Amino acid sequence: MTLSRHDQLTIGQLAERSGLATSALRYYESLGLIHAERTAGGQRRYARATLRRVAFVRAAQRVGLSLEEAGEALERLPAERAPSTAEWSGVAATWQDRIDQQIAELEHLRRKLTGCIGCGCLSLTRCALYNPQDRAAATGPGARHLELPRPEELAP
Amino acid sequence: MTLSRHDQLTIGQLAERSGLATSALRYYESLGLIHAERTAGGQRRYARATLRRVAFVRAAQRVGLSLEEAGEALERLPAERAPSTAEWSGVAATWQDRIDQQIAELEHLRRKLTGCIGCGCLSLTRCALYNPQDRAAATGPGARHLELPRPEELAP
DNA sequence: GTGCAACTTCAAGTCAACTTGAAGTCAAGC
DNA sequence: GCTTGACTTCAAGTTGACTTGAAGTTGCAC
Repeated sequence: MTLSRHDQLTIGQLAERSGLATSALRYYESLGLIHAERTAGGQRRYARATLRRVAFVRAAQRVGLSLEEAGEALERLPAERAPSTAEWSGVAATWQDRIDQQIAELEHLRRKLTGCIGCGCLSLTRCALYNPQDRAAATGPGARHLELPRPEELAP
Repeated sequence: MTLSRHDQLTIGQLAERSGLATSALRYYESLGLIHAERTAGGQRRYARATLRRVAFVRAAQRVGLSLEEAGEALERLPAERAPSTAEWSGVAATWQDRIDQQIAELEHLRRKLTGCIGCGCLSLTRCALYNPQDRAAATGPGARHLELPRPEELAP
């Protein structure tokens, strides 16, 4: 685990430190989320700040953003230095809203479920879990894992 | 919107009442989640109880279960009648745990984020959003949207 | 200068949960 | 009896976020 000179990271080192696979890092680069210098032989060398960008993307994913949305958010932050408090708090506030909404939806479902245990239900006439018409129609093709609010509802 | 005799539902009627596309219902059938009688001509006719099964699956998805896991849960409930309070409350309790864990994880992230706004951060040395080593390594191939606890950690 | 792990590219595969399309059949109202 | 919309099957496509594999190249330690 020797460091390259000028404290640049190889893709393997970045992978180890970020917890991502090297293939994932190359994929991120193909999406323009991160960027690497190249050695004379063509190997990637990452600036130390790249670790911050990767961490940002992972955090964004945990908030429910897609990689594309994470990239848009990254564009509003400086590429090579740490963001200022003002720059960061705008992004963070948006994320807070998202998290709050996700929590609210889960708590709603939790309340419903509690009621259902009480009523011994799944009877079509009374159970609150039925007729979730609020989010009935699908939002498009492809996998859709948790029915969380779509990001565009929260655009800043 | 006339009902077939014997109050059976066509796939179109079930789709309308459940909020799912007919293609999704056929897909569910291919997975063994629901079952249909057939007319002489080969068309599907669903028993009324199928609406309950579909609603159950949708609720399971909202709790974060995959269709396969929803199917396993369905196997522990009676196929053609409403479940008893005891039968249902076991399943519901498991779901409550899942929801609670999801909420807890989101609140954890929320707290971190609040701290980060205060510290004006994303500085590698201090930011709590960094080094989420707790869940660093990937859990497998394929899409992985929110890093929530895997269901097997909650098996009853 | 040699050995070998770590790197390179590129195309193709994976996964879940569906959707879409083609080409044909059924059921029910007039 | 005819029309028309709803149904049938089956194969293939879609989405996002990656992984896998093949075939070749680099970089560093000895």
